[in-house]
Parts: sequence; C-alpha cells; structure tokens
Amino acid sequence: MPTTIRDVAQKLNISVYTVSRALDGYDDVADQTRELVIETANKMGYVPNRAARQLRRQKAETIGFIIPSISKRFNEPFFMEFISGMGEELSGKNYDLLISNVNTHDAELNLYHRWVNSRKVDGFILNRIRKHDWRVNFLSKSGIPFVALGKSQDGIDYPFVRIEAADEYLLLMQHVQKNGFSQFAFIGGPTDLVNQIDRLKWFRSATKKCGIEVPRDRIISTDMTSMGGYEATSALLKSLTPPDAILCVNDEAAFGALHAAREHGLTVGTKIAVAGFDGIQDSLHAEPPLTTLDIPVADIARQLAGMLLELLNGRQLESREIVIRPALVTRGSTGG
Amino acid sequence: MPTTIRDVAQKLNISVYTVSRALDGYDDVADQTRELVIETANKMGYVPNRAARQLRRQKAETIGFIIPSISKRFNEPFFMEFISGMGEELSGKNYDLLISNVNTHDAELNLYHRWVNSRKVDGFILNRIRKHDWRVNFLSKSGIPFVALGKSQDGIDYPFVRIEAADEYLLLMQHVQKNGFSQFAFIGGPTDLVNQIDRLKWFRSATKKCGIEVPRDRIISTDMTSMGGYEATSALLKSLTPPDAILCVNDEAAFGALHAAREHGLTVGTKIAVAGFDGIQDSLHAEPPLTTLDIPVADIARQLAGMLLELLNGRQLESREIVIRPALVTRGSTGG
DNA sequence: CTGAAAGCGCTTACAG
DNA sequence: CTGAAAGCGCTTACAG
Repeated sequence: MPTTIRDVAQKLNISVYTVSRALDGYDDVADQTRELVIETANKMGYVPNRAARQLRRQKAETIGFIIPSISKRFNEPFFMEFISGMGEELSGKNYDLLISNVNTHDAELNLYHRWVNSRKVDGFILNRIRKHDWRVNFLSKSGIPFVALGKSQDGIDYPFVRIEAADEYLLLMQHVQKNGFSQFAFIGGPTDLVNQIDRLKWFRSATKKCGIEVPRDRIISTDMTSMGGYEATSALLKSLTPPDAILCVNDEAAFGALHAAREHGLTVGTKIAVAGFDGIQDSLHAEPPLTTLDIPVADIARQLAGMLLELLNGRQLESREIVIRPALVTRGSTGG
Repeated sequence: MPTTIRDVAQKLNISVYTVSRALDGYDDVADQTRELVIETANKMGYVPNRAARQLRRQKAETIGFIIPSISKRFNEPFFMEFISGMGEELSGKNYDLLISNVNTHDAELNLYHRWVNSRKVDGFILNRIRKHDWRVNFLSKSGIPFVALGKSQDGIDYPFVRIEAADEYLLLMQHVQKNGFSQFAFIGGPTDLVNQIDRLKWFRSATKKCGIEVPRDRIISTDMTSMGGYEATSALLKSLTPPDAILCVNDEAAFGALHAAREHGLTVGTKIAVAGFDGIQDSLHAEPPLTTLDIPVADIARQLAGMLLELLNGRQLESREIVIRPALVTRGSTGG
C-alpha cells in the first residue's frame, strides 16, 4: 500500500490538516512545521492520491486530446510534434495529457461525451478544426474549457491559435514562378477543413496576384496522407495538360506527390515543382528536400496548452487569438 | 453540474445501490428494474464520476506510456504507430491511455515515480528496453504491473513481446549480396539498447554465414534519428574504403542514410544499397523506396496492451512471451 | 431482490 | 497556528 497523508500525520503526531496545508505551501503553518512535514513526506515517498484529490477538488489536472478520426492512418509526424509540444508544457505544470484515437465518427463522439461527463479531463485541446465543428459546439454547450488550432465558423467564442500565410503563399508562388514553372495545381484536404479553406484561399489569391489561371480540375481534394497526395498527383500527371507546379496542403501529401512525380520519370525541381506546408522534420530528408511553409508545430501546441492552463486557473488571457506566420523554406523540390 | 448516481436513483425512487448494481450488470437486480435504470441513466446522460469510482475501487482504469527520454526529437513515426495500436486496444476496453514525454532522465524518473505513487495509472507499457533498464527494476520493485516490447537482462520476469529476425536478416543480406553489393556497414543505435544488441547480433551472424568481413569502423552507433543516420553515412562515405551496403538499425536512420548517399552523388540501389528496420509507412515513399524488415508495430502495441489488461484483471496469460518475426520487404534501395 | 451505511483519501470551512 | 469533522461520488459488505 502506498503512503497516505494519514501515515505522514501519524508519524509526526500532527493532524492531517496540517500536513495537507504544509505540502500545499499555505502560510498558515509554522515554517518549522512545514519544513519538517515536507522533509518527512519526501522521505516516506508520499504522493497525494490523485483520485481522492480530484474527487475533493473537482478537478482532474488532466487535459484531453483526441486525435481526430478524420486522420485515417494517424501516424502523421504532424501529430507527434503536436503531442510532443503539449506534453512538454503540461508535464512542466504537473498536468497530465490523456490521449486517445478512434477510428469512427461515432466512437469519437462517444469518447468526448465520456471524458466530459466522467470528469476525466478538465479541458480539451482541438486540432484540424472544421468550418462547422461539432466538437466546438459540444464542448461549448458542456461548459468545459477548450482551445484549438484554428477557428470554426460556428459563432462560438474560444481562445485559439490561427495561421496567417497570405503573404508567405504569395512569396512561395513567386519563387516557384521565377524558377520557370507556370502550370499550377493545388492538392488539398477535405473541403470543410479550416486549414484547407485558408490554404486554398491563399493559393487562389496568390494566383490572382501573379496573373495565373488555374483550371478547376487542377484543384483536388484528398485525405491529406502521402497516399492521397500520391494518387492525386498520379491522376494529374496522366491528364492531357499536366501541371508543372504542385502545391500541397501539407507536407505528407507532398511526399506522395514527390513519389508520383518520380514514378512518372519527372525530375522534381527541374521538370516539376512540388511544395508542402507545415515544415515537419522529414521534409528536409525528402528527395529532393521539400520546399515548404514552415510552422512551429510543437511551439504552437505548447502555446495552446499554456492558454488552456491559464483558462483553467481562472486567469485572464493576454490574448484570445494568437496569429502565427509560417516561414518560407525553399529547397530542391522547387528548383532550389 | 453533471448527473450523479443519486440523481438517477432519486428520479426512479430507488436506492443508489440498485442503480449501481444495475449499471454494472449484476444479476441481483430484477430484469425489469435493470432495464429501467439503464434507460433512465442514458436519457439523463449519466456517466460515473471517474475519480469517485477510482478512489473506491482503487483502480485508475488508465495505462501509462512515457516516451523514453532517449528519443531526443521523438516525432518518430514509430512511436505514433505504437501509440495508435495501444490506444485502439485500450479505448475498446474502456481503458484510457496516459501519455507523457520528458526531455531528461531525471524528469523521466520523476514522472514514473509520480504516476506510480499517486495511483494515476494501473500499469505501464514500456518500449526501447535497455540491457539493464532502471524502469524494469523500479516498476518491479513497486509491484505495479507492466509489459514491454523487449526483454531486459535484469533477471526480472515480466510479460513481453520480442522480435526474432536472425533468419530474416540472413535473407536480407543474401538479397543485398546477390544484387552485387559486398562492402557492408551497420548503422546502429545506443549500444545498451536491446534492439541494437539483437539487430547487431543478427547482422554479425549473417555476415559470418555469408562469408563477409566487416571492419570495426564500419559499425557505428547513432541516436537512431534520421539526422544520426545522415551523419554516420556521410562519415562512412568519406573514408578511404567506403561501404556499398548500409544496413540500419531502423528506418529513420535509413532515411538519413539515403539522403547522405544522394548527396555524395551515389545512386541508391545501383552504386550503394541501403536497408532499414521496422517497416514504418513512410519507408514506401522514400527515394528510392526503402528495403526493410517490416514488423507490425501497431499490432505489437495492441498485443502488449491486451496482455497488460489480462494481467490487471487477474487472468492467466496464455503466454508471457510473444515472438514476432519481421517480413523482408525488398524495394528499390537495395536494387529492387 | 432492495436499502441504509461505511469508507476510499483527500481538502477545507469552522472552531478554538 | 492547529484540530476534529464534513463531504466529494462512488461501491459493496451487511442486513432485511
């Protein structure tokens, strides 16, 4: 049996109350007593029972993250970097991170419901926000705090981080154009994803500014996996008027695009340009190294976790909206 | 305030006990009553408070996984697939998965200690086992159940999955040899890692059987990241007698090796062969696609989670040792 | 088959 | 500055 607060109290012949207050650092305990308590507790290996504290305080000191069921094969490095960032921030503040993944929409719904109603977690961090997102609506209705990467259009006010890349997208396109490519295509994600909506918007506005025409069938929706990018690119390259510049909604899709282009015997960077978005680590080791709009994924996750903790502790947020701008990283895949 | 068991009981004018027993499916409640209880509870959105149940039952219904601090940048797809597998199995059984990552050894030690002593989790799943592994010793001493991918040599008995690939490594080497490569090198991981020890052993035994000599300086220890593989390969290729067949301890390191080889102007698959280990998804999209020994990572994680749940429920394990054999997947990186 | 009551290990208003 | 006691929301031996 692990040590309880009573064991510590008995050992020192003082009340449980005093031990509790001393360990929590309140100043209504004599300094001498406090030091003695802390020392003894450490020596005895006492750690408060989480369930008991949680039940009493009505707080779980745990944050939930459910990997969206959209991500079929969710081994995408993006999520790993995201989780890494959240985990770092939370464990530094003695909060835990509860993670789960689900394969179906129903299971996802069910899990949110369970975690909320069983008070397993104090708050949620969301990702891959959709234009209309039931998670946002559900959590808001449940009155449980949450933050997200991306703002849904449900008219619900919540703290979020968003990415603003209109200018950088223009830079990217000018760079690709300057290297001699002109027939652009956009390999996107599911059409109701905020990421997709934003990135396609930036793509379109950049084409307009560059005086580029993009036929409708050069804008494709995929599942944002490398396989999706591969298939979309294969299809594009088989058309009568294939593109020579493929901009992808994320790096994963771009990896698939690189693969498909090579398979068609095209030297990437010379005969065709490919670019991604996110700047995940492996983009550097692609062949050729992938041009991308680099966002600090782990850092964004860290900031989101930080915002949520502020919220949970009832502190005023400095800002309920944080804007991140990506950095254009030009590499071999667009001609260097 | 969320619905409690008392709310349900009051609504039906029956005792809390009956509600509790009915929901847990015991047969000391009349069928009619049980059905009524279940229906009402659902309608009211009742989910048992986890903290209360946990405190009473002295179980957390939560499994812990701490990403080893060895993994500097832990965005490795391997972990994502591993987490995915555990998560699937556990959430199907209504268990939760608590995940954390730490950057230093001290923080890791501290986290294990906290989770054990605060009863945050009922058991652990371990990964990246070392020859002598303090986690194995600590958990065993604490009396908390755990399972692992890999067996440490601490003389402690615990259920585990291990990989056996002596035969497959021989097949790999013969395949590479047949394609005209003969100057082998091995890019490994930290020397006390069980993975590294095993894989190097298989490498050595295969070289012996194939009658291949490998000079000492062709066996390199890295941190198993793509950067590590890149640097090791760059160094090897600059030597006076560069190798023409690089076998890597994992796919990540192999990605770096591919990159380095290309940078040296070597056509991989023709001038030099590269192979990995693990068979992560992206190995297919490497350039050229990577030859690898494919292990079903998510499936192994699922099995480990299943073993741990059996253990926690006091059931006898069918087997305390599960052996997995990888499948040799030959692709372009070794000449097809 | 059902109920009233104890207790899991904490935290915290209320007295002193 | 310290103590005795209540209560968070469950589960479960003990009666009936």
